[in-house]
Amino acid sequence: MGVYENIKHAIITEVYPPGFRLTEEALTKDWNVSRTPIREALKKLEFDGLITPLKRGFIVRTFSKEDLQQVYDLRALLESYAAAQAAMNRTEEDILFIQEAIRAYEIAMLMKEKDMDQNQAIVEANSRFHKGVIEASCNNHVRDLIDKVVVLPLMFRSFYHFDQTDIDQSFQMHKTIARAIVNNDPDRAKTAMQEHILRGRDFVLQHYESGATAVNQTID
Amino acid sequence: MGVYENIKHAIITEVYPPGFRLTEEALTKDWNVSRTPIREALKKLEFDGLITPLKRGFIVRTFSKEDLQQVYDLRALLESYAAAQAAMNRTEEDILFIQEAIRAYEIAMLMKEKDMDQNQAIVEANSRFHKGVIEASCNNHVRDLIDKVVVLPLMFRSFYHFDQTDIDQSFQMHKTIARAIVNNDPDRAKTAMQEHILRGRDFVLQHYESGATAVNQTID
DNA sequence: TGTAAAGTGTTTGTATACAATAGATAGATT
DNA sequence: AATCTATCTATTGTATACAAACACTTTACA
Repeated sequence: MGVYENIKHAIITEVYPPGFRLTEEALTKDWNVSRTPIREALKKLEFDGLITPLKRGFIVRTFSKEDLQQVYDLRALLESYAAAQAAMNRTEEDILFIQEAIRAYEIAMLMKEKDMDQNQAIVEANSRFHKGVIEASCNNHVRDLIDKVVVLPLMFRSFYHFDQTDIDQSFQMHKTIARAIVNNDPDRAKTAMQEHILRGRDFVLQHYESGATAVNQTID
Repeated sequence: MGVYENIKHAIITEVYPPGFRLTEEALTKDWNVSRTPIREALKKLEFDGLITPLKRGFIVRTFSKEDLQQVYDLRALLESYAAAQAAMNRTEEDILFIQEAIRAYEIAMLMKEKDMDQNQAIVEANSRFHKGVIEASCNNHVRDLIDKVVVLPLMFRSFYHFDQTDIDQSFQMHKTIARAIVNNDPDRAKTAMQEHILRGRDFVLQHYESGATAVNQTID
């Protein structure tokens, strides 16, 4: 695994928490490589929107409530568009991939509840499903944009607050979306996906205050 | 002006034409800097989608007809969304900026027709208008996404094929969009912007074959 | 005591040398 | 003549040294 992936993982799992300052020199010591690859990784992370540039160095990005609102709304816009296209362009192979992701989610639901492993497995299955839909849309440009608007740290944390009902509701939505895509029904795929993501948005916003210290840490 | 801006400009103006191979070493000679800043510039240009990575080095990006279709459709989706938000969130300052862009366009229309300077001035005024709308939407995330989906080289070239009617039609649309934003009419702002950009799309697609050698150069 | 200037240490920007790797070329073997 | 392999060359990856820029602290002076 490269330095970029390592640092990214450290940010997502809050080894480097929001607001944490990152300097090239310090990172060379953490990861035992020279400044050159560190610089490159930082540039990529900046592009990902995972870190915020300062006059010197970076800090791990923090998100305001307004940021979350805007990011989720855009994700709803783009992914519902992708879902509609998927309903028109999907191949048999795409359908298989999506159904496999649904199965993985189903299996993850059977794991020991509220366990870290279950969380990990659900996050993984969920992202497989969304990836499958985007792939089926057959539009690389929309894929790239969605990548830019999906905020990994938030995804990771939000699922951890899901209770059994939330998990199941999300699962049902996946099945509805998949059905619409299989049936070549772009309108339904679109609205279902939009609803699915806006529910995610409301959930995250609702839990924003409780986890605020982690998400909304500001620089003093 | 930095190396990044220089190379970017060279790509937009086709000093480095589509398909042209860019190696770090060669670029150090063209711009008289060491490989370090060149590497950084290339990474940024890759993020911008202006160059395509190869196993070694890069080539200046080429766009297929399908690419153009997808990119313009996404731009229509995002900018019409931004226009709707602008109609809700715009300040008096935003309105002034947008009207100023419209005035600049008007002035550019009076210049000597089909001149390179006129082209430049219209491209400039047009991008000021769109920037104004996006700014008025008061949503930095949507701005970043649109930046990623607006393809500079194409903008530059497409205006050069505009005749007087096209230029005027585009101007009228700007006024319609601006009016809707001033009147706090999000629906109208949205549909007008969508229509405006889809017309741009159709125009570019229509002229795709004629300029195909420049745009669609492939690697042999 | 407050303010500005100078100095000091930290951090990034740039150049460059060397290592690693992929691609091309030429030679050997069938 | 075709193909496989070894070697050579072009190009990128990485480390590191030095220069420049900036933030912070201390000191001089009002």
